[in-house]
Parts: sequence; C-alpha cells; structure tokens
Amino acid sequence: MDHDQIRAVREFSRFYTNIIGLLNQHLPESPFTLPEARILYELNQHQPCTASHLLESLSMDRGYLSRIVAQFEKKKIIARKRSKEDGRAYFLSLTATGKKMFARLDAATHRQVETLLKPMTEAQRKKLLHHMGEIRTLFIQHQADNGK
Amino acid sequence: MDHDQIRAVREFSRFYTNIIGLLNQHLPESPFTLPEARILYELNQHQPCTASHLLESLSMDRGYLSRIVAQFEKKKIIARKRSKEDGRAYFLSLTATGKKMFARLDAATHRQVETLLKPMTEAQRKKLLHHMGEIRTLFIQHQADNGK
DNA sequence: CCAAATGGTTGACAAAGTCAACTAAATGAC
DNA sequence: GTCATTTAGTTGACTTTGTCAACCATTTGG
Repeated sequence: MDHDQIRAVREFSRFYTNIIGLLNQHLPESPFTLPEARILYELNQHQPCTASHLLESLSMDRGYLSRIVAQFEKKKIIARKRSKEDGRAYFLSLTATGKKMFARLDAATHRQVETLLKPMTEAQRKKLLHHMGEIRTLFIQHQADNGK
Repeated sequence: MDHDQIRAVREFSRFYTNIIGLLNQHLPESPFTLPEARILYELNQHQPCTASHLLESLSMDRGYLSRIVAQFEKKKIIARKRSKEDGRAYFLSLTATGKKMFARLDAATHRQVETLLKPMTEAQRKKLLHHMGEIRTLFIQHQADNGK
C-alpha cells in the first residue's frame, strides 16, 4: 500500500469535512441543534424505534441521548410508548408537531444542498453522484466482508 | 435539479460523515483532543503562521483558539514570535518537542486509514482515489467560479 | 432462585465552543 | 498630526455537547 494513497484519502476526508462543515455549521432556520437534528432525522427514518436503536445508529452517549429525548417529550415533539415485549424499553416516535418541525428542517437542509449544487451543470451533477455512489459501494463491500 | 439528486448527496454526506467519525472519534494514542490535533496539523502544514491564519483555515472561534494556543505555548509545543511588520500579530511555529508529538500523531492517524483501506485490493484503492479526486475537482471548479 | 446483563435515567463534571469586552497596534480620513 | 475606526489577539463568563458512574427496573441465563 502506497503512502501517497493514504495521504490522498486523508486529504479528501479533510476536504469533504469542510463541505459537510459548511452544511452543518448553521442548521438552517431551525431551533434544533445538530445532535437534536440527527436524532430527529433518524427517528423520521426509523419509527417507532427504541433509544437503543438511536444510540447505535448515531453513536451517541446514552446519558446525552436520554436528556435530549426527555426534552423532546416535554416539548411534545416525540411520544413514548412502553414496549409490550420488554418492559425496560420504550418505542419513540414523532408526534404530529414533531413531524411538522422535522419537515421544515428537512426542506431547509434540502435547499442548502441545492444551493451547493446549483453551479454545476446537470452532467456534472450526474458525474458527482456516480462518483459518490462508487465510493460508497467500495466501502460498503468491505464493511460487509469485515462483518462476517 | 432532481429531488433525488439532492437526497443522494445528503445520503453520501451522512455516510461519509460516519467514515470520518470512525477516524476522528478516537484520536489514536495521543494526548491531543480533536481541536488541538487540527491546530497542530494546520501548523505543521503552514508554519510559521499567525493565529488569524489558523482562525480562517480551521473556522475556529478566536477565543477558543487563543486558549488552546496559550496552553500549547505553556507546554512548549509551540513558540511565538512577534511579527516585525505588525506589532499585534505573532508568528506561531512548532517547537522540536511539538514536531515530535505531531509526528507521532500523524503516524498513528496514517495507520488508522491504512487499516480502513487494507481490505481493498490495489485496484479498488486506485478506483477509490480516482472517485475521490473527481469529486474534489467538481467541487473545486465551482468554488473557483464562485469565488470570482 | 439469583447473578449478571440490559434499557434507560440522573448527577456531577469536563471539553468544546460562543460572545462580549478589552488592550494594543495599525489604518485611513481629515 | 490627530482621531475615529478597524484589527490581532486575550480574557471573563457562560452555554452546549458530551462523558462516566451510579442507579432502578426489567430481562436473561445458569
């Protein structure tokens, strides 16, 4: 393995971290913090789900997650329902209020990326997606292999 | 612009954030925190440089940067020399001690990425680099255009 | 039955980060 | 030259993000 290959991957990671940073630095038009937004997003994708699921998906600390979830419940953004199968666990889901708030955030984040991509031609955007997909595939293949 | 394109870019960003997260979550074998490591890395790349340079390059808060720099100076990791041209500014550089500490961190981070790439064949690694380079080029072209 | 593990909560704290006010130096207008 | 404004960096006070240990209730496994 070539030293330069490692360096190139590290440079790309730094580069893309900056791209992501620009997107994340100011969550658009939203009362939510980044950790909160991440939770909402994951909930919207997988609901109902348990706190444990969020813990693993988001690699968050259980203490911090617990607090944010409690705040969300207090603000009626999420609802909790004790699991019938396991008395220790709760299923979390977005309330109607929560869904509306999430939708607003989602749309605004969408517009951010749109702005980022706008200067590209359609052909360039297609190329971008192609390269992104390929990178993802390369990594996922090996996660699958390593998971065995 | 296609809604699906935006969604795909966002998915890739989330995906790659996880990759980066795995690399960043535990800075290997190092007493340095992530913000500290970022400063060291930037200093190693561009030294001597001013605090203002670090501020801009790293998008850090001037207050926080000032504190970290002060700690580094206290620990003899960096040295400061007042600029002759501008009495308000200091040029920062790594001491010999700082360079050694950075080299250790750099090598360990290098090994982390190596471990990440190890499961890929040489051909796959070359493909990965190719796609990363292309993505970067696509974004950079438009930063250059937008900067005009 | 009971020890160990697990889902989630809470207390206490540290690290990361923010913003305002400040000092000293530089810049620009008059 | 004077003075108002800007800038490089520092410091105080605070918030946000995150951590870890201890805890309680429930489940699991020997």
